[in-house]
Amino acid sequence: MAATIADVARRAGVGVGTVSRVLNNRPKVRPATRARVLTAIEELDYVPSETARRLSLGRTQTIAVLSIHLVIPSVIERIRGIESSLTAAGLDMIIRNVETVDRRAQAIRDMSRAERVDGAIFISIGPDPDEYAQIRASGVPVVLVDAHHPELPSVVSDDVEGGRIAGRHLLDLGHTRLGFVGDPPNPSLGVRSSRMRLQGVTEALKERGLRIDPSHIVEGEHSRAEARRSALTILSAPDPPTAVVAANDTLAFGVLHAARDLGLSVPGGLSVIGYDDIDAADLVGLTTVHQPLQETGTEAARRLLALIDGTGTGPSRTTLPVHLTVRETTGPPP
Amino acid sequence: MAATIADVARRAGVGVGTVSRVLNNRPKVRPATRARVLTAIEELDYVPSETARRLSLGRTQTIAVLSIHLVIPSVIERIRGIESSLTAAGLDMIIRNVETVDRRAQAIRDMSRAERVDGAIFISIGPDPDEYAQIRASGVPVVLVDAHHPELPSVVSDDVEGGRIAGRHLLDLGHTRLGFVGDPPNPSLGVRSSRMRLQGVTEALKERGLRIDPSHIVEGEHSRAEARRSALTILSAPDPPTAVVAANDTLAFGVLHAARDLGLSVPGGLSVIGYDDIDAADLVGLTTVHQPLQETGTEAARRLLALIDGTGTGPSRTTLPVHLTVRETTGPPP
DNA sequence: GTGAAAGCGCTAACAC
DNA sequence: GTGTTAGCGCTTTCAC
Repeated sequence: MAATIADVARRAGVGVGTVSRVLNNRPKVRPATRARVLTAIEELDYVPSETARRLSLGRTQTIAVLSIHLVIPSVIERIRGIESSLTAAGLDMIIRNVETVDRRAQAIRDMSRAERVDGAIFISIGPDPDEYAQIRASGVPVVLVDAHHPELPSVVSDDVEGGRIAGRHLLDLGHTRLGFVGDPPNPSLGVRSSRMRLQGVTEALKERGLRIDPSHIVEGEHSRAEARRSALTILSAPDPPTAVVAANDTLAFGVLHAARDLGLSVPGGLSVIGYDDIDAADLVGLTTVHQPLQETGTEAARRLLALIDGTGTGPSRTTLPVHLTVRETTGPPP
Repeated sequence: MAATIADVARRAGVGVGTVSRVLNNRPKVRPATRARVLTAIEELDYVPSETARRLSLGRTQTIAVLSIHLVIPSVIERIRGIESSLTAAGLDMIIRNVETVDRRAQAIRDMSRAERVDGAIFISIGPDPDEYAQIRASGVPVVLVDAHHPELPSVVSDDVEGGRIAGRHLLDLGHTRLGFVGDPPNPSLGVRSSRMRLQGVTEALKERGLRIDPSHIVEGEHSRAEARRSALTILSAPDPPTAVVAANDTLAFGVLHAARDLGLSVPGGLSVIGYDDIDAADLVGLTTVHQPLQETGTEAARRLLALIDGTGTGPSRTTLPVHLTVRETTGPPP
């Protein structure tokens, strides 16, 4: 059906080796010959088979992206960044949506053996020791995004600093009793950014000689509904916080919902600050800590490509800066 | 490095043909032999190379998803549906983010030639005659989602009915002057759902002997900012509508923004209804027409797989039902 | 039932 | 410079 390299060679009256050289822009081809080959390619509307190329090269030209729930807006933003870099570099990307620990183990196994991808990017997934051993044994380069591992390169944003920024902003407004709604402390999937953001908040308080009441900290599932319940708990307690820091915007929306349930005006009766600055944050006027989500994706792809072609540096962490985006959900305490 | 089929054959003391038969669960292998092969596979931790398999089979086991802007929430929901079906079927998916007509032509060309995918799903992209010719010539099966073509199978939801539902809801509340904010009438990328939804609204009005004032219809770019501007125009005019139907939730958010700009309370001063029921709609309490976004993806994947393995039916349209989700942005007219 | 061998379409090493 | 050829790791006849 489709033309092959042999067809082109025949038509141009050359060997397949020469066609291959032309195809790959290699030197040692006389201009006239090159031109003949190019013409033949044109005439036959020839396009090389990626599959054959891959088999011959022993490389798949494909990288795997392992990510937690494909619904999470921040994950999607990161993937967009990865996609653009990879497409520009001519690589394909396959996405594995990993919702459970089981699926994660499976995906890692597939990746390093069956699919034989040239590299992988993990989004918000920190491999456990077993998994790391498997990755290491397979030799597949891996870059982590929004996750940490001592032996693996990672691209993160400064979560502690982000927490600090959020905390300081509220303190500057006059708040002294802060609450925190975060992701699970020991998430099965091994992400720790929520805890690091909390740490930043704690540090900001400590700078002013304050501390966060442990009963004002709730860590639950990563969902708006769950965050709403969590927030209701701490806001209904005696002596509730006057401001709540959420570990991400999705949770912040849950907190806003809880405030509405309780008839608390925002920011009049309660200040709420999120984290990520996803699209919807702007929509509802949420004050939040902005992190460069897409950039973490492009940066991870850049590092992975370098690792694949051998020019990459070893394991090291790239930390991207964050900043505060003030909108309409924070103000002075009541 | 990794074990090959030859290694397995050697270890099991059989020929590669037999190993291949075992791998593919083909009959004509004595149970004892099969067991020996299975053991060898186990011992060598062997996994077949997908690439070699593809080259030999002449199939890529990959399908392409061509989609407009990967930012649009509804597009992402659809992709999630596709991803789950495809992964379950053991196929890979590559995503091509098509933002301009040029890129679209290029992507279609690549798809049918260079990448040699086994099939493709187009999201909100209707191929023009040239493109259709190319698709047809390539023989690559294609299924459309949220788009129409006389010769191509498609999965859509009932846009006209959805518009009708939105219109009736507002009429039932007592509104008589409706506005409409939609996507461009002649979108470069060929999607017509916005127009069909408008048609539904018009029909609902006609049922009650009413019509929509043409000056209350604005069609602009698919963005919140643009929708806000559009809405400001029609709401600032003399005798403005008391309710606005938006062709999708993103636009509805822009309309809500405009209402805030004008100091119009919602739904007290203005009713707003969206379309799609994306995640954020629930968030802000937007009344909207719910369409089964993920299901359109899974259904499209299902049909494509059937087409690929030859059991599929010819071009036909699958229409999925829609329904109204009433939240807090619609109410009686002022 | 099972083994041997011929592709699938490319790249790269090796002659000339 | 350029042609020839041996893989890459599978699947699939085709004998036996």
